[in-house]
Order: sequence, then structure tokens, then C-alpha cells
Amino acid sequence: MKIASYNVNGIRAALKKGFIEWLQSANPDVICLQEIKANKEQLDLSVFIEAGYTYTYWFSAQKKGYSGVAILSKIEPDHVEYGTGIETMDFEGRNIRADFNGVSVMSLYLPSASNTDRLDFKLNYMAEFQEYINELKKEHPNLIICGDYNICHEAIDIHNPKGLKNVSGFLPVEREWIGDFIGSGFIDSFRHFNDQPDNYTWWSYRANARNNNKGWRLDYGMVSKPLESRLKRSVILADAKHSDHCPILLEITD
DNA sequence: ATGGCTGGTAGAACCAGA
Repeated sequence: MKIASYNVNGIRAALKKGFIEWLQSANPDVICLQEIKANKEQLDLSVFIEAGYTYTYWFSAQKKGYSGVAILSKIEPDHVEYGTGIETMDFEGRNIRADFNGVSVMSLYLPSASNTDRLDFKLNYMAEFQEYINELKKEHPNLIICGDYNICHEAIDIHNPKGLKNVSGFLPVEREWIGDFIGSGFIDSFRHFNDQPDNYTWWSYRANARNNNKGWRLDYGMVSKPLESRLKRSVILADAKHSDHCPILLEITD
């Protein structure tokens, strides 16, 4: 089973840049999307269906044109869960889950705090999310949480660790949280296979950052420990350029 | 370099993103 994740920074903008053609060439069974910036009524679902993604699930923010996550799949899930059921976490469309034959795949968009007055909101969301996952794992031990965590874990995950140590996304408190999250029973699947620097998933649109690879690794395929023996590969697809993020892809044995 | 670039909604001397 191939699972991709992509913060598309607006699915309608990504579609205009050839998202469907890329999706068909990457050919994941399931793809988790973040920052779709649209609701279902604003989309022509036939383009996804014609590309083979018959099953599409959209969880949008209440605020039009903002945030939102989705899951597109070639396989029909046994169940889809929209949000967490906790209103303070769900009103911005940040979490959707689909269960496939004993494997649960979640698309997650953790809040940004690039506007620093959102830092408390982000930290609260992170704390609530950890608690939610601690409970969810009891019912769904085979759990893959893909998405934009908006945090770089270690110095290797960001182009300028010294200069950015006080910037949200690389704050000590954020780095500690993601370390604790992994410690609670997950594998950072990319790092499971790759210990090399200069591997990023987000670049500022400004200052030619992407061409200079001045990036941040914000997107993760977190795989729960019980799935470790089934984890085959996990890569960053930095050639796909429909967004300020690039996609990630992981594969587990069926 | 408190700028810089982009998507989306509104119709902005805006808002949000990291």
C-alpha cells in the first residue's frame, strides 16, 4: 500500500499546475491532502474520479478558503472519521481519518504559528492532539498519521538551525513536543531510512528559497510502532512543485 | 532585510502562511 501526503496550498491552484498528472505518475493508493482551501461544493470531483481516485473525503474549515484536509483513495475505506469530535480542534478542518482493512490513515494539518499570536493555539492543539492519539491508538494500533506538522524536529531538519531557533516551527517547545510524540509510539518514517541533511518539504516562496534549498522539513509520515515490520520505504518527492510544500510518500507491505 | 511571495476572498491601505 502506497500512501502519499501533500500540503497543496490550495487544491484549485494545484490543479491548475498539473496536480492530477503528477498524482497519476506517483500513483499512490491513498493520498492525504492538507491546506485544500476549498470545500467540496467548490470542486469538480470528476477530475479525481477519472484519475482513479473514486473515493474522496473532504473536511473543510468553517472559514471559507482556509485550511482544510482531505483523503483521496483508489480503495474504498471501511470507515471515515471527520475530525476528532473535539470542537476546538475541528472548526478549522485539520484532521480526517480513513480505515483500510486494519490500517488507519490520517491526514493532519497542525496549526501554524508563523503569526506568533497563534502560538498558544498551536501548543494547545498539539497537547489535545497527543491526548486524542493516545486514546485512538487503543482502538486503532495500526496508525499512519501523515501531514504537515508545522515543526522541524532536529537541527538536521532545517536549513539554518541557529538563526531560526527562536522562530515558530523550530522552537524548543515545539521540537520537544514532536520528540515526545514520536516517543509515544511512532516512527518518523523518512528518518527510518534516511539520515542525510538537506532534505526538506517546505520552502518560502520568497528570496528564491527553493532553488537555494533553504528549506524546512515540516511534513511527516508518522507510522505507529506495530506497523514497523511492514514499513518498506519512505521518501520526499521534492521534484513536485504545485505548492510551497512538496509531497512525501511511504509504502507498507499489504 | 519587520521585507520578501502566493492563494484565496473580497472587492483592501486584506489575511494567512513558516
